[in-house]
Amino acid sequence: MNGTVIGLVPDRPASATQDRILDAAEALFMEHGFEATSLRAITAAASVNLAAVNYHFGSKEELFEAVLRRRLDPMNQRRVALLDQLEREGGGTAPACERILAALFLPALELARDRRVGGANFLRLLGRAYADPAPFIRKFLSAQYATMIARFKAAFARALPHLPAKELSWRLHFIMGALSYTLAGTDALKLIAELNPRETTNDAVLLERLAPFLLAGLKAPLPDLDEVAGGIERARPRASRRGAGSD
Amino acid sequence: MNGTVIGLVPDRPASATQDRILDAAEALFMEHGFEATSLRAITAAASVNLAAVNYHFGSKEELFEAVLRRRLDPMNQRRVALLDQLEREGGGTAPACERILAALFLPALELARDRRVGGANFLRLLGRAYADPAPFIRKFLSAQYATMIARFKAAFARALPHLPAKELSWRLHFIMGALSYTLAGTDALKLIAELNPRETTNDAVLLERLAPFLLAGLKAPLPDLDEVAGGIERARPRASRRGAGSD
DNA sequence: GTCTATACCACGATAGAC
DNA sequence: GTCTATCGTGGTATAGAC
Repeated sequence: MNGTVIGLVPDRPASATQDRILDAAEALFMEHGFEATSLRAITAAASVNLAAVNYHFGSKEELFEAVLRRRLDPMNQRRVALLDQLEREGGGTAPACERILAALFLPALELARDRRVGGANFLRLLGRAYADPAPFIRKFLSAQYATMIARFKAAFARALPHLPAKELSWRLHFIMGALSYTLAGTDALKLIAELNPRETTNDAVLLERLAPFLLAGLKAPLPDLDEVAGGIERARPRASRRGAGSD
Repeated sequence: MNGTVIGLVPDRPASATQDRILDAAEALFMEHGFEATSLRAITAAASVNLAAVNYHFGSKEELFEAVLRRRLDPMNQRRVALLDQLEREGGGTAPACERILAALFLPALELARDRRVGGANFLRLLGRAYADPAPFIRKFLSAQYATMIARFKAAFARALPHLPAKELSWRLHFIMGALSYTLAGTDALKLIAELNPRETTNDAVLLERLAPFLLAGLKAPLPDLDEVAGGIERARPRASRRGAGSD
């Protein structure tokens, strides 16, 4: 019973209290967000004393980090492991973009499908955390992702040698943003797009639609910044800029 | 309340108190987020009494909605107006995707550039609101966006007649997500991608990079769900799945 | 109508008893 | 390790002043 629920070889149970707090906190954070979740609600759900959180984790913020870390660490390790495998299999040749993107998406997909674990809703919590202005969250996430993203950026750079490094940085940024945001999307937001809630709740379907969309953007030829931006300038002429038009 | 309810042309100041509260609240919400901003901080910054917020707006939540509405209403009206103009100019022919996307982006760009108004940081507040689980925010935003999105969806459908309606819904969802998320992105997040903070602070540059990226995804040929998803399936075989199919 | 002072309960955090 | 008591601060409601 005390085998804990962690995905990665929980060599020590860490104490049943800690695990009960983590489980309760994860569920409540997912449902209401960080700020809107009270320690009193968490400790009540976990059937522990109010002071237990501060004793075991130090603060509400550190509890939040522990909740994220418990799922995030294994997921990002799996991403890097998949990328390693891809590069090993390919020998000297660079893996295709499709495969690299799959290595980025697959672990998120596995997490979304795993109902034993927090499951799909955890990704929504994660996506929300990305947009949070709280300094402690931003520091934590950038530290968590830094090395993983650097590895994938290098892999994409080899797969897309014609793409300038800066443009690749932008596109990777957009990809991570779209991935996180789409996973974090609320039902209300999905209804705006007139999507079937049954489908949009299925993160597997969602990722399988998102991946080709992002892949097209990633492989797109370098824009001369006149295609859309030009349209913008034309629509409202400001300052000095050339029309470059097909009008 | 005062006579000026609607967001159009505030013919009357609505009371200096209300405006001072709105300005102070907007600045603090942008900096710290909704939950982390206290009414006491807002009323102190606005030099009004604590109870003034509840008197003029009813609650902290309604104040937040008022803050969003003040910028959002004009922006979305401008979007629809640009789309109207586009369709009028084209006569019977459907406007190109580039133009439609520009009509969607331009008003956000104008808002980002306008320093008199809240400016760029407002878009970050807005992007964050999208990912917020609070029911009142979700209801508010879906109501605000419903009609605007429906108009753009119809326009895109005419520009992309080969694209099934459902696929278009997905792609529009991704576009709105990427737009909001990218605008809401924190500095820490951008640093992950090794981007120059000076550039990423410039929302104009950002949108001009994002638009071509999203345009490529929007115009991408229908995926047979074997390109990336296939990579996913191969990596973790699942139940059998049929081929192309869109509707 | 508009604004102020103030009271109320829930929150996060912590010191100290057990 | 765990619990109780308590402190400062949060959103909210209202009575009464202008």
